[in-house]
Amino acid sequence: MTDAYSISDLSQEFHVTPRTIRFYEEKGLLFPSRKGSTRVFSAADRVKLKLILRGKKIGFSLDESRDIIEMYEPETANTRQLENLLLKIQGKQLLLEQRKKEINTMLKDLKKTESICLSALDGR
Amino acid sequence: MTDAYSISDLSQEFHVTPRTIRFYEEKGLLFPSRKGSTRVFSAADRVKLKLILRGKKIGFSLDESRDIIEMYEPETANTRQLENLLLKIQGKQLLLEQRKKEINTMLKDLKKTESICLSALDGR
DNA sequence: CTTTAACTTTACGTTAACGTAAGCGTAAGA
DNA sequence: TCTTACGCTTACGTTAACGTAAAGTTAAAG
Repeated sequence: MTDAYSISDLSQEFHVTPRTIRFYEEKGLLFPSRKGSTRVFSAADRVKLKLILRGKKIGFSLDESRDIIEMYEPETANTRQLENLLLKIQGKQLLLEQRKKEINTMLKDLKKTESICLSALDGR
Repeated sequence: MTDAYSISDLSQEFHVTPRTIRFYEEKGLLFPSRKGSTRVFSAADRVKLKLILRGKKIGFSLDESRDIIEMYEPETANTRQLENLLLKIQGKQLLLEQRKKEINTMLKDLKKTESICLSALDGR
């Protein structure tokens, strides 16, 4: 009750268009409640949106982000489901570590080229 | 001369279709020479392809990957161009560091959820 | 000599992730 | 009361990154 956001609130805070937010709802990533026909977003929705946008920055598709989001809702604490979730979480962790490695490799390469540039410039 | 690859050589090595490789050429990312009408790829082409695919994994568009690739060819060592290149390289480095941070944040969150899961499972 | 395999070009199809425009409702301020 | 702002739905458009199919060439193998 205390945390309610309009679509333009979120749109402005995260620098995305309302259309984008509606699209995420359409795709089952956000579930705002309604006041009449107007969407009302909760704090949880806000967090989810943040997760989605963070995911985008590191190359996740919306489907992948949906997976991530679902990992934050251990809702029905069924044992089998929990174990399943755990496996998915660990899988994502591996994937993320892998991407970090790719980034590091790329950074290393760039630094090499950078120093070559610097040497070349050093000799005027 | 010593390093020549056919389109299927590269396609098999990197697990992409020939179409993908032709597409990258079409988009100005690869420049194979020709023997008749058949594409002949050099070691440099192979490296570029590797860079492109690495870029994809961390969420780069082909345009961004093209930028990266061009950073590895300090060709015309004009001073102004070198300084320009240097700036671009440093810009990309910042971007990559940024993405690493996003990944770390996401990893942290996942580990938190993981431990919650583990505690929940611990109590059977 | 013909079939098979790998290569080519041309061109239309597809999916994801939105953009954009039309047309309508509602509420608040001049 | 009018218009300005914000919201809604419906629906077609767009870009990136290929997929896929058609139709033809060329070299090796049976």
